[in-house]
Amino acid sequence: MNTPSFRNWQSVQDEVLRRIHAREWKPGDLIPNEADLAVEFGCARSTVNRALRSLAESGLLDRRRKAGTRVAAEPVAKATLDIAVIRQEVEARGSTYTYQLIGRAQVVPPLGISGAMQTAAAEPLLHVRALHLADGAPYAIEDRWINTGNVPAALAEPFETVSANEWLLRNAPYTHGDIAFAAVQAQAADAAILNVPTHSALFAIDRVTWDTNVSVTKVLLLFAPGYQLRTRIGA
Amino acid sequence: MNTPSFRNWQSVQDEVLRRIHAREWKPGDLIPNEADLAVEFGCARSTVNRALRSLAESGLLDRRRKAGTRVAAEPVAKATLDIAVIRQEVEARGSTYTYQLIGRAQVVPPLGISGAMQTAAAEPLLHVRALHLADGAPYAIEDRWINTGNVPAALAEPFETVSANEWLLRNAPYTHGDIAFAAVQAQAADAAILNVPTHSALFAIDRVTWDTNVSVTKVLLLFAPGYQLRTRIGA
DNA sequence: AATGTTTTTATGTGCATACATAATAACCTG
DNA sequence: CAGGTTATTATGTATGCACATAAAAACATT
Repeated sequence: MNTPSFRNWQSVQDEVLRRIHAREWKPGDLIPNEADLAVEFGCARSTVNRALRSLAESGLLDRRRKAGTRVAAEPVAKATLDIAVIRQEVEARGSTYTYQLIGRAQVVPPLGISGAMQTAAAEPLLHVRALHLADGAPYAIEDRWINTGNVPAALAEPFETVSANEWLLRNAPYTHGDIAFAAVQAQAADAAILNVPTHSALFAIDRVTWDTNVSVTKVLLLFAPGYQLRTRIGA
Repeated sequence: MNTPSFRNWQSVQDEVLRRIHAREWKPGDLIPNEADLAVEFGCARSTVNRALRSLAESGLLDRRRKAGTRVAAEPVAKATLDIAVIRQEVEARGSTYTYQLIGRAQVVPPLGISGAMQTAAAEPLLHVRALHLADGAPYAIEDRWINTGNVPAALAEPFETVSANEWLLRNAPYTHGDIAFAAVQAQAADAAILNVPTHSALFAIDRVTWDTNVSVTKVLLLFAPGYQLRTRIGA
């Protein structure tokens, strides 16, 4: 039996996937170590390492030093969502994007906001509300709070033609963010803006971004009914 | 000016992040090539490659052969969602997980289902409906279609104690899947099962999984109001 | 000037080797 | 035998080198 040789890491990965898939290596099983696989596949250990590392990143393998590599018992599918600027998202659908500012004011936020952004309760923040439209139809409401203590330049920006969504991306870098996706019922005010019945089911994205350890902005995006966030899973 | 040396790829990555963040390299800018950076950082090119490749994967850099590496003009934040088995998700919250089968039948599916699963319109599929509970309270409805042409073993499984969610994971491998997240209004039947008012806003996950090019299963998960899917973004 | 061909260049990858690190297993020692 | 120490081992990563590949730029040809 001649062992075919796997010259590149992708073909090694494909072979490993095939074995997992064919149940030659079952969930929970310990698989041979890198050195042995390298010999078997006729390639360098680093090539095997690249293939296995990549599979571990996608959740299909569990790897631990000394303990070895095993097939994940309960593979956690990892779905990667691309969170783009709304304009980009609309244009990617082939629709024409427009934007309307609803309101802009510097005010002391509700406790829920200052709490989530870890700002002092009495500190005023810049509150911006806007509507994003696709082909003239309401697409999403943006309800945003900006930490002007951290991004003072925002005070000079009217957000009348450029959305806060885009302006911040260009002018306020962040290191990380927390995102939550949920379904909420449309309240009267938002329903009126989106031109849908009250209590319609809206897809909501709530996001807080941080610069190291201080908050940059918190935004609640409410999408018009019918909105879907799509992606693909699989190694 | 002594150049500090960056010995490992993570510190190289940190330094690159710092420069992007400090606007030394602005969005859209072309950054020095790997060889030059390697000299500057006092490490091997492969170390720089590892750092930059990883940043490119997370969407912060755009790399093209010959054209070089540039800072993404409109960084697309990539959020990675872990899609686990519902039991695991419930237990991770510290709640007790239980499961109830609602119905199980082999029937010819609506056209929307056979269309999405690319099965013949007249081919009967296994339809399984079930309820997942957390601490005795309805957590999510699972409405699933299984392609028995591809997974005949499912016909012998009653799904009375083991959910299709888990059984399939163990017995029906897949290569990839399509997922969509949306907000939907609860219809009367589902509202009754979840014990919530009709037209409540429900978080919905619609997923079709495939084994190479034939469908394995299609599932619609409807989560009780209040459900949030959370994750974190950032390089 | 439009079109096709060749050169150049930056990234992409493979390999052999070496050492680092984490975690288990084996070995003490009281 | 409990508890702590040491050895072992599989993964993790750095390095220098080589060659592959994609794509832009330069060049040549009509």
